[in-house]
Amino acid sequence: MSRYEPSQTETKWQAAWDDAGVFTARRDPARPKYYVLEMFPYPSGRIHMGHVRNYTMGDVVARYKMSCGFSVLHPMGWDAFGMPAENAAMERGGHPKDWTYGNIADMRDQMKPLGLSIDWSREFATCDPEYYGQQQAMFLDMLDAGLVYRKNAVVNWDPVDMTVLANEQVENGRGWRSGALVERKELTQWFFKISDFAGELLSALDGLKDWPEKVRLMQANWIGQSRGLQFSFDTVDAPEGFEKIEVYTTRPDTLMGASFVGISPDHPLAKLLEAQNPELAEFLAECRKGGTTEEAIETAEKIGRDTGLRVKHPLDPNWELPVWIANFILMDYGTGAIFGCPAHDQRDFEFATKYALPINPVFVAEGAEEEALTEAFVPMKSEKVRYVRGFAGAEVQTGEEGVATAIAYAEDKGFGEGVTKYRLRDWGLSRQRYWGCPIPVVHCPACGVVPEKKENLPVRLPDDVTFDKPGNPLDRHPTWRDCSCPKCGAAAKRETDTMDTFVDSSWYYARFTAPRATTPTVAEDADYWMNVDQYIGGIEHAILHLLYSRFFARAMHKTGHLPAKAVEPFDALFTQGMVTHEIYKTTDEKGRPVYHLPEDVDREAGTVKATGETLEIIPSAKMSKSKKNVVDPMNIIAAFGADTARFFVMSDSPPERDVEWTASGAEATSKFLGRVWRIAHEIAEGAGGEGVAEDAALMKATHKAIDEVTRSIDGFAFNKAVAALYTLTNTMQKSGASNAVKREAMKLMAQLMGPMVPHLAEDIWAALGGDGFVVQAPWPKADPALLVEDSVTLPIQINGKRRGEITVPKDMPASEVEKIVLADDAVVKALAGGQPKKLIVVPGRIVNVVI
RNA sequence: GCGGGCGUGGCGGAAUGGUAGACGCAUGGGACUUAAACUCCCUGGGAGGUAACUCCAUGCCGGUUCGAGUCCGGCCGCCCGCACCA
Repeated sequence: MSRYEPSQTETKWQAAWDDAGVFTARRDPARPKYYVLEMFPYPSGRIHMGHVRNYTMGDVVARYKMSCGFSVLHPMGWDAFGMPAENAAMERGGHPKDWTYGNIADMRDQMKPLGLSIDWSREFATCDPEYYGQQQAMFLDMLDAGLVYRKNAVVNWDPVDMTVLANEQVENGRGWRSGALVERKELTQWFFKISDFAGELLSALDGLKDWPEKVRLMQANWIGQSRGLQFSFDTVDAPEGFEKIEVYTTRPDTLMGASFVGISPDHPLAKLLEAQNPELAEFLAECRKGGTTEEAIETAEKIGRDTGLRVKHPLDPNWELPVWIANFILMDYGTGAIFGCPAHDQRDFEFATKYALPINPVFVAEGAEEEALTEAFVPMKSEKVRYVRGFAGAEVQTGEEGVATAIAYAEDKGFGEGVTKYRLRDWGLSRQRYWGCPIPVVHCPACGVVPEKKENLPVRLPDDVTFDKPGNPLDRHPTWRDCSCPKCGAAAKRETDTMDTFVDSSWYYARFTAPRATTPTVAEDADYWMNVDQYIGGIEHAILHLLYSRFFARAMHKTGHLPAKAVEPFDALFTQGMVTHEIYKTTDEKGRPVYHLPEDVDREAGTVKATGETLEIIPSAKMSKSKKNVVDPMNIIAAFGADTARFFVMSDSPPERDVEWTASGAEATSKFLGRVWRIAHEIAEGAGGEGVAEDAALMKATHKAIDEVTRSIDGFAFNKAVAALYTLTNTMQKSGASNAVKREAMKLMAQLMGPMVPHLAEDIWAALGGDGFVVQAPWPKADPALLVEDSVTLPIQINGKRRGEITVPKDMPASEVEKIVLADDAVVKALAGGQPKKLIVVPGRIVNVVI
């Protein structure tokens, strides 16, 4: 008998599916629809194992749902704008467009051999003018609806290259190319008003029942709702316009522990003082060093300066507090000003200690006495404490009660107001870069900022640009900027900022429902296909991409581009883990690390093949090119076929966890698939025994597998589905069942394997005389009668330790079980004539005798 | 620094609060073969014991429970995110 030949079989079935148009999505009102979407890839040029895993998971779901009778939409596209294309143009010359479309062609060629059930007729790239032009149209609608505005915001500024840097281009506070110390600089930029939706984006999380709890938690914390007090300190002899400093606090109950007022380096008052005071100006310049990330700001050394200004305490006009500028206070959060209570905030405590500011406890633990603190006392808000410097409410109350009574007190006395605030900031979408969607507005000397006319869309990126110097090529293009004002017709200048690529990925799921339409969406298509029933992607997108998409769907609904039901675009979310691999490292003579590709090392000997150097083997880490711990899926497909690659990434690791790629694992998978093929062909050639009991046993095992595989796919536990298929294969191989029953069992198994190894499954299905494509055959149903077991084995525990077992009829009453247990040798021996203290019988599960 | 998650044999992992280690890999032994490859069978956490069996074991420490890998508290380590990487 011949062997299984994936290279021939796989191309054969892919061509057959194509010819039959099996994966073309059709709006079919007669059938329920199912929209499965994996996060679309960035066209880096090569697919990696993470892609294979991501798209195989989606494919398993898509094919399974197809078999279950759904009209399935399973599209693919490219998140094609972004920095790497510009970097490539800078490093190697060429145009970002050519680089990007070339990469897309390469990656498509690599993905097609995987045999994914994708409707390629819907493919698009976000850098297609047909796509970004529709995005510009929606931007104008959103501008019109008041969802977009301009304000100042800080960027990473490289003072040598005179250019804006992305956060990832800042390394240890320095620009990656120039090495210059990065500064924070303000620019006028475009923003989406996502903060208007903060409350709704938060409360709607409760409705996302099929999202991972951890993602909902992360988003909730990111939105960061807080209840607090907003009030003003009256200043003493302050500059005009700063008679008051407005602060926001979530702990108004600690007001009597205030020892200073802190303002952000970006606070208007700080800017005013900067102009008058060279010493403060120097300090503020110091504060502005470093990148803009919250991480950089939070981990930087906490520094401050006394402005010399004083404010009056709202509860005691004779009590004056100093006003400090502190680098850890964010202008974007609250009012950009706080009062510091060192006794009950660790950061304030460290600040106060450093600058010798007073530390006065407001409350102490219930039953404790006031004493000098060596660190901030920060009990849970739900814990009861005794207020020694309280001003509202009972002496002993919880922090929560303290906050509530303090707000009520402030409102009653009229010096403050209880407010709800969010940590979520508006979404800055301006990028000072070329390779993105142009923001379709015009700056007119007479009319100001004017939206481009819709009939002039798309505002296309010019092709004649160079990347020989840093900065935005649109900015220095000789003619592209020049235009006439859409309103008055006078000479005007185009906006040269482009959009954040998160905008592109915030609505692509909607575009897939009508990818060629001349409007952003088409009502009937959006209505039929939305929402995405199952969205699959990496956990690294838990916050930004998913939150922006949730906002954008709402904004699209407000501007008439999506139905109301689609404001939460993703019904179910699954976040998959990474594909990892060991890292092979040696060190060069200068002590620098040198990494080696898996194929260049002898894993057994622990050496580099070429040189014989001893390797340091670093356990599983995310595959990355720089660490060279990458396995190219194309090599695996060439060696073993796509089914092996697909089955391997579904095996072993639960999908939400990282999976370790091992060469031996891939080989074992390939052997297994070969074994299944062989068994199938033996059956096709008439193999089989004639035992009646074996027939029944095999059908029972097969239906158990149907049940397990079905439940596993439904529950995204593909590794368990794989395990069930291994078990069934072992049973089938050993079974002495008749050929007819074996044939039936193997056909059912081909159906169960189909979503994971579609080519092999089609081949087996055809060999055993199945009708049509296995992918279109109705999904088998487990016969409940074949799933029940008549008897059950119960372990007997004595004091929680397993000491024996009994086998009893499944539905034996507990009282009967007790009798058998008490007569059991191990139990009799342990009791030594005495009585058990307690006898626990968990029906069908376990028995525990407590002595 | 802040937010979230994870941690089980040599390895990947399984286990509605109920027999820890399903299924697989690697290892060791055997069959087939002139030999090898392929394939098939057996073995398979650690320690002790001829054996029946006993003890230890789910990152560490403590708690709840008849019973904890699972729940709670505290630590340690790793991973993801932190708003201009995508």
